Amino acid sequence: MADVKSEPAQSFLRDEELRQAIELLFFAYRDFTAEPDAILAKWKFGRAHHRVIYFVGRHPQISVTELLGILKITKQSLSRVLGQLVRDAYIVQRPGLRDRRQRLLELTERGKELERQLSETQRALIARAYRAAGGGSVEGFRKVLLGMINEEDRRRFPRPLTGTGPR
Amino acid sequence: MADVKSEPAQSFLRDEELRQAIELLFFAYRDFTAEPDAILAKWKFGRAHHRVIYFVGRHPQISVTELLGILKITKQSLSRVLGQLVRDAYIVQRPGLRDRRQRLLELTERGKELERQLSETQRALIARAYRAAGGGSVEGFRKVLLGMINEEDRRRFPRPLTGTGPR
DNA sequence: CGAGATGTGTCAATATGGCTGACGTAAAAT
DNA sequence: ATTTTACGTCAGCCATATTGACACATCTCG
Repeated sequence: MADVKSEPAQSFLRDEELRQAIELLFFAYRDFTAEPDAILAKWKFGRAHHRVIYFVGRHPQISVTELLGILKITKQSLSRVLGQLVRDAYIVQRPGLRDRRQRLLELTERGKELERQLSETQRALIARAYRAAGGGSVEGFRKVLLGMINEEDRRRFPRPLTGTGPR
Repeated sequence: MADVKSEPAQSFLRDEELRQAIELLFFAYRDFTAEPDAILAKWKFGRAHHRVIYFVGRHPQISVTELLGILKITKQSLSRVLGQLVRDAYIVQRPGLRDRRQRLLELTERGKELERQLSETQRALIARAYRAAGGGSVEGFRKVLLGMINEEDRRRFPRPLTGTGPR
């Protein structure tokens, strides 16, 4: 139970506001993934492949363990998807120099091309939304999403804005 | 095409900014669904059940076709999940009055209880993020997400804010 | 009234992407 | 030398999605 009666208007508005956020996230995420999903279908790949390609592209030389940490899936789940991408030459693996047990992952040219194609649709979608919302909104968007992310992964996102470091 | 070389710094920053958004969405959505997923697992349900329960709770008397329109899945996919929820008495179906072909959906008390439990964790997560980000950020968050949603579904979200009223 | 469109359910087949548990091997760390 | 770590793999299970076809009741419209 727990509502309406006990705290009349204030909690009702609050609940409504929060539910709107739930729905915004649902619809936005659904549309956010729709285009890449369609592209991937042509290659007989799925969303899981996209995630792997994206993060390998983002972090060249990433180790399998690190990638598992980002995706939060099991080794076996990753293995099937990663195996396909390696076999089809979208990703290459090579032993780490410091630690030769590692298989460091990197996109091939082919992989980069697919990555570009996939993320382009998403970047365009976000760019459009950013433009429509106006510059002031972007900061709020980032802050709220950041607040939804667990402490640990939050550290992946540097300072207040895209600016700071050299890089 | 289109990068780095042609427009040196500006497009680089822009790309970086957009990629951050991609990742924010990925991590936030992942964490956003983690808790409900864990709860659902106890009931042997999955995320699909959550979506159905949520939207039926949100739109009592919704028809199957309308629900399909929201979820953007096929009738067959919905049917299995919905069938379970009806069999287990989380949802009741009854013929529409105006159109008796329709099976209008509604949560039972049991369904409402589960809905409350599931969405509570999400509302709490968002409330925390809203608080941390500050009131000014919420508007931006909403605007950007809204801009990512297709024209049609965007209409589901009424006015600028939850508080055309007092508050 | 009758024909067609609509809302819903269902059957069969298939694919994807998660999971657990167990085991193996190479290399690093202690 | 032993233990731990990084990675791979096998086998099996389950949830969720797909397409295509068909059936039935009911509504709508000429």
